[in-house]
Amino acid sequence: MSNYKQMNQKKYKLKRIYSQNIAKQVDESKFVINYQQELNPSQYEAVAATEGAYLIIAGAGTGKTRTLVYRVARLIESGYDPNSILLLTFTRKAANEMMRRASLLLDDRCSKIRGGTFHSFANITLRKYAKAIGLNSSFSILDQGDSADIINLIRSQNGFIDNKKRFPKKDTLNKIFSFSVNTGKRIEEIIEEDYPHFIPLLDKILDIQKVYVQYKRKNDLLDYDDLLVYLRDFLFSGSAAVNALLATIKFILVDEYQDTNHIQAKIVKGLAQFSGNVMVVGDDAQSIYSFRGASFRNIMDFPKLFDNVQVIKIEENYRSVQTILDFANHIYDGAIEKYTKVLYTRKKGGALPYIVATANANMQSKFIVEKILELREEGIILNDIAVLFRSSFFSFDLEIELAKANIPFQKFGGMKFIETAHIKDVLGFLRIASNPKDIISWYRVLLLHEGIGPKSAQRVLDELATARITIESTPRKGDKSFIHTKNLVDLFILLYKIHTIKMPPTEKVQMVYDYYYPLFKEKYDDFNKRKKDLEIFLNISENYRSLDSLLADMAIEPMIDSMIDIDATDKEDEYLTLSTIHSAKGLEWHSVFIIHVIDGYFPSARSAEKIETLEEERRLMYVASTRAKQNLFVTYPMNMYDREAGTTLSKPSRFISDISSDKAEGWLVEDDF
DNA sequence: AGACCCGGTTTTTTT
DNA sequence: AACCGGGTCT
Repeated sequence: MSNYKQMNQKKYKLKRIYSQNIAKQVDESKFVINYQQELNPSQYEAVAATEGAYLIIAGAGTGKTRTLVYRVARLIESGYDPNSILLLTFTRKAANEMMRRASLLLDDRCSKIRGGTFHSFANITLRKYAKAIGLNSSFSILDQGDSADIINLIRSQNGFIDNKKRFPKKDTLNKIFSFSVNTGKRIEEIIEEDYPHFIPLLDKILDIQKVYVQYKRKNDLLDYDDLLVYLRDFLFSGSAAVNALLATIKFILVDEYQDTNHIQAKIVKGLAQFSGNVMVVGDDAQSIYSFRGASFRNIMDFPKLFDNVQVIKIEENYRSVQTILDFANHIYDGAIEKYTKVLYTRKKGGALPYIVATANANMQSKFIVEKILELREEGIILNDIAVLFRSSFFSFDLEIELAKANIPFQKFGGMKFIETAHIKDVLGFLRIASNPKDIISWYRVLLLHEGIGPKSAQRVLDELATARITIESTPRKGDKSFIHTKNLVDLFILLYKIHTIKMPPTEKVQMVYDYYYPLFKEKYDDFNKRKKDLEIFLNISENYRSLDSLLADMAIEPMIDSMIDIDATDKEDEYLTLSTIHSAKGLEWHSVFIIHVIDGYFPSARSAEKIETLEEERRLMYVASTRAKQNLFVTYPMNMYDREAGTTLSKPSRFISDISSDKAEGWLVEDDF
C-alpha cells in the first residue's frame, strides 16, 4: 500500500496524542449533556475518548450500556457524522435499545448511526459490495436448520451411509463444520477431541464437507459462518471497494466483546485497520459462548490487536445489593482463571440470596408460583421478575403451573419462531419464489403434498433441473408433465404468480397462506395453536417492501418468539419473564429465580468432563446471579431422574454447595404446599 | 416402488 | 419432542 511506503521513508517517529489528554482540554460547557456529572470517573473516561483504541472491561451491572450510549451521544455532539459510527452488538434488539436511549438522551441524530450484529452488518456489506467480492448480490442466507437440511441431503446421497455403522446425524455434522470454521480448528482435531467414536468415518465426513462447500458456492448460499468469513476476507482484500467502505466508517464500537470469536476479532481489526478508532466493551467473567467458538481469551488479546490500546476498568456496580454481589463473587472465586476485580456497590445490605431445596421438580414450580404471587402482593410487578434456567426445557413443568395460576409469562430462548415447522413451510414457498434454485425449499414444499414422498419430489426436481417444467410460465392444459399426473398444477400456478407478479410481500404471504392452510391443517394436530404464528408472520410481512429483505431478516434476526406455548393472557402488558440464561444476557430484574441448579443439570454431566466447559458453566451461573437487583432465589429439586445416566440426581450444583451461611440462606420446601 | 406409520434414541446454550 | 431408521401397507 502506498501510504505505508511513505511512512517508512520518514525519519522521525510519529507519536500518538492520547485522546484522554485532549478530553481534559475540551470545554465541557459546549455539550448539551453534562457528562461529568452524569457519569462516574471511569465511565466518563471511556465516554470522553475519541480517537484511538480502547478496551473497556466492565463488570456486570456497571453501566456498560449506559457508557456506550453516552459515548455515541458525545461523538455526535462533538460533530461527527452519525453515519460514520458503527455499533456492533450481540443482538439487533440491543442495538435498537441503545440507539433509542441515545436518542432520548440527545436527539434523533443518534438513531442514524449504523448498528447491528456482526452477521447483519456482514449481510448488508456483502450485498452492497457483492460485485467486488465475486458474490451474487441476491445470495440467500441459510440458518442453522437450512444448513443441516443441505448436509442431510448430501449425507443420504452418494452412499455415505452404510447401514452397518452408526453415522453422525445432520446436526452433529453441521456442528462439527461450524465449530471448525469458528475456532480455526481442523475437522480432524475436533473429531479426535469430541467425537472419537467417529474417527473411522473421518474421510467420509471430510468428503461431505467438501460437497457442502461446493453446493453453497454453486447455489449462491451463505450460512452464518460464511457471512463472517466472507466479510473478513473482504476487509483484508485491499481492494478499492474496501477502501471506499472504510472511508465511511470513522468509529467502531463493539459490545459484549468477550463473546466474539477469532473471526469477529479479525473483522474488528479489519474495520479499524486504517483509523485505529475502536472501542470494545466486555467482561471476561461473562463469556458464555465458547460452544460457538467464542473465546474469553479474545478480550485479553485485544491489546495485541492495535497499537497503544488503553484499558479502562469500570467496577462500580449499580444494579445489585451487596449480598447478591457477594454471592456472585463467591461463585466466580472458584474459577480457575480470572482477570476482573471484585465488584462493589454502594447499595449496602439487602436480603441474603436463598438457596431453596424442593422435594421434586413440580414442588419447585409450585414454590416459584407461590413466591411470585407473594412478591406481587408486596407490589413488585411481574415485569420486574424473571425465572432463569440453563436449558430451555427446564421450564416445561413451571409453564404448566404458571398457566394454572393464571400468571402471564413470556419465554425467551429455546424454540425460535422461525424454526417452527409451520413457519418454515411458509418460508419455503417464498424462498422458491425468490430463488427457484433453492432445492431445499422445493423439497420441503413438495413433501407437504399428499402422495408426494422423497422419490416423487426428486422426480419433480429432476424435471426442474432439465427445465422440462419451470415456474417461469404457467403450466398449460394438455401438458403431460409429471406435475399433472401428481396434481401439482395448483402449486405451480401459485409459485408462478408469486415469482412473477409484482406485488407487496404481504400479499404474496397471503397467497401462500391461502394455499397452505388446508395442507397445514392436515399436517399438524395442534394447528390451532400454530395458527397464531402464521398470523403473526402475516403481520410482520407488512413491514417489508421487498421479499428478499423479508427473507434475509428472517434468517438473520428473527426477533419474534413462537406463540405456541403462550396463551391469550399474554396480550396483557404485565408479564413474567422466563428465559434461558443466554438470552438473559445484559438484562436485569428486581427479583430473579434460577431453577434446576442441580449437579448433573447445571453444570450438566457432559460439561463436567472438561475443565473449559465446566468453567463456562460457572460463568453462566455468575451471569445468572448478577441479573438480580434485590432478590435472588436459587432453587433445586432434590429428586430428578436422569434418563441418560440412569441415576437420580439429588445434589445441589457444585457452584453453590459449599457456600457459607453468611452468603446465602438455605430453605427446604416440604410437601404440604 | 414409494408413501406412511411406529418405535427406539437422543436433548444445552445462538447468530 | 424431534429425528432416524426400519417395517408395513397401498
